[in-house]
Amino acid sequence: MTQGARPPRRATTIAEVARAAGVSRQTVSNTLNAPHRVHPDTLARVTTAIEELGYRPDQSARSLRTGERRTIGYLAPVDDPFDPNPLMAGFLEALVDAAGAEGHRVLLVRPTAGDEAARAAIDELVAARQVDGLVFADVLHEDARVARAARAGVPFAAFGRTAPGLPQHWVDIDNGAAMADVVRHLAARGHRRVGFVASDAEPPWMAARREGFHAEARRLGLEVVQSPPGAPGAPGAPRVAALRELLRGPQRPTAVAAESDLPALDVYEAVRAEGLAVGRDIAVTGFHDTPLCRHLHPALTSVRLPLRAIAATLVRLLLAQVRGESVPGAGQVLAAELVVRASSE
Amino acid sequence: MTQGARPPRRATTIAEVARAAGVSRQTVSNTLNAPHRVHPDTLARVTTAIEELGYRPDQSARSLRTGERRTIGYLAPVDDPFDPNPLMAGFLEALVDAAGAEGHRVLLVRPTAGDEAARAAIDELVAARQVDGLVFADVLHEDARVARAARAGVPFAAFGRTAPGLPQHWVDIDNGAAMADVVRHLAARGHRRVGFVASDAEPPWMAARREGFHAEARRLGLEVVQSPPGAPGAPGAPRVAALRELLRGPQRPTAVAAESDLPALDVYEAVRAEGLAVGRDIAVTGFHDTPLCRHLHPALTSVRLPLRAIAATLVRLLLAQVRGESVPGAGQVLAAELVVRASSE
DNA sequence: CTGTTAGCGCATTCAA
DNA sequence: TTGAATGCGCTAACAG
Repeated sequence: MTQGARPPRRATTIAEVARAAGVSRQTVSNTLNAPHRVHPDTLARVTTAIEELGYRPDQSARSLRTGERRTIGYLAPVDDPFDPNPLMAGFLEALVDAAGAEGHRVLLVRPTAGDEAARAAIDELVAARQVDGLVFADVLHEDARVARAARAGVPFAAFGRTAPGLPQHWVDIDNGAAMADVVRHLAARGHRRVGFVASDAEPPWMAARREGFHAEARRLGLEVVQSPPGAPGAPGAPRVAALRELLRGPQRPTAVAAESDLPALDVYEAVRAEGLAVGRDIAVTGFHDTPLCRHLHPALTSVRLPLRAIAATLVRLLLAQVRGESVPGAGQVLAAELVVRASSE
Repeated sequence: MTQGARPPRRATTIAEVARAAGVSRQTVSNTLNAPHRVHPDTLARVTTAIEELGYRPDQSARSLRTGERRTIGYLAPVDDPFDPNPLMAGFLEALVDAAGAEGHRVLLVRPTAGDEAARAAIDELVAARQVDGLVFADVLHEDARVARAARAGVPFAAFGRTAPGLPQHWVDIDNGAAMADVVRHLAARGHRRVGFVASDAEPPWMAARREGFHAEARRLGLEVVQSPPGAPGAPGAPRVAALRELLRGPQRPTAVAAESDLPALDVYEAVRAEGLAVGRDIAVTGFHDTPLCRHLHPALTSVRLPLRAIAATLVRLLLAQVRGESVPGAGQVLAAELVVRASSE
């Protein structure tokens, strides 16, 4: 059995609506774009015709005429497929919703790995005039995407801090303050000796988390246990081994904060392997509040990022530039929220 | 400090390229769209001019003229934010790549919950002629989105089987065969008594997995342990309790297959709580092969979905309709791949 | 308040 | 092989 494509029926045009309502095309256009300039009676008649015919302006024609695309380009970060950024799915959802609230669609672009591919993708989007502006996520201090967008004069907004010297159109969370919240929470539960688990890689946000952890611990007079050689170290078995050594030693921490949710799994494993119980003997916390947290036993305390607020701010920042409004020159820092669960009660 | 938006410099048009190359606009157009109709020398001259000026055709103008949008609309499934579909992020990445390989972008749309919102979103996209076709994911047997797209005559392709009576433009994995693979793997490891953990909800793919599991177990003469009341049941503590009861009973299975990766966490917990070891005493398997699998201790055996093949097939199916080619009338079933890890070795 | 005119940038006729 | 005209559907400017 074979099915031919059903030819989509030709869409209604503005001329057909105008004829049906007995007005000119311009009046139909005004009805949609400047209703205050149309007589109420006419407005009603045209509106009725629009609804009856199911008319919607052709976005391509409108874009060609006005220059506005009503579309935001999102350059997906090129994740390591073996360790995807755990919050990108949620962030993208929030971005689409925020853009939709402002009447904009989101066009998804995924360059292959490497700065050159990202630059080409940006040039392509800009030259073909497919978007009004760009949103980047996972932006680090020096970022080829940001530099290229700035050079091309395209409006953009970044989730993550840009380098000085570039336009500061970014939003980020306060990683340091979030880790300080974690430390205060642990201190309030009576913990006096605490540990911090991070990867060897040290992006700026990781450094901020580490620093926030140490600073707040110092302020509260907590002892921060130094990781033994090999820990935090590589994830998986090596890290578990290092953590077990730490737990067996004389300086055993009563609480361990992980820089993210997945590494907390290594902590769970080390604690159990030492015959201890997470939550009862050793408190554990994560970061990002992925769905995993609620499914773990015990459920994992974590830091929830305000993804909807981040997305809304990015869209606002971006559209202000698109509209030619002046834009505050400094990045915006948003607070994250600690979600306490059984792993640290 | 305040930064005004830098006005994006006017993009190069076809006329400017024509002037620079000393030819007419049509020749430039031909250079791009029908190079075989242009004299080699002219071609080279025009191509050089295009590169020097960084010219790319304005996509809106081209769309208006040709009717082609070169854009695929993706209606994101409205996930339960507390239990998002674990493979949607990976699927979307694969879809963007597959579309890009065919010269198409992906426009992301996220209707609010409910069939009515989905229908409105589809009508909007179609009426405003923003996309050439639609891709749906998480499609169940009766799906309002598919029905609407079919009625509107928009080309579409679905990840998940559609109801009979509708166009069968879908791709799905063979859930039953995948679970049969799991059973065969367990049998090969010497397991004779096996259990299956699923949610109470019973979407078609869940039923297929259950059925595939039971059928293959029967065929191989394995004993399938009946879940006690309350299990599989609700996730979390209730399910763990039911599983522990099962493990304590006389019919203790030596292997348990979960319908997805996250539920496998409940199995891990139950096994440990009974003083047993996952992998050594009880084999456990998941489904979806999320990043979680590699981070668990022990790493979780799981079923990996061929997301790239699924996405490529969907795009091919969709674009065939867009181009008016005849399309095979039956859905396509793809095989998944078992990834064996320490949890079932 | 409404209608007329013009042109956004491109690809597709047709004519040379 | 190349060039000149036409119009896709829409909205901004102007005229009435």
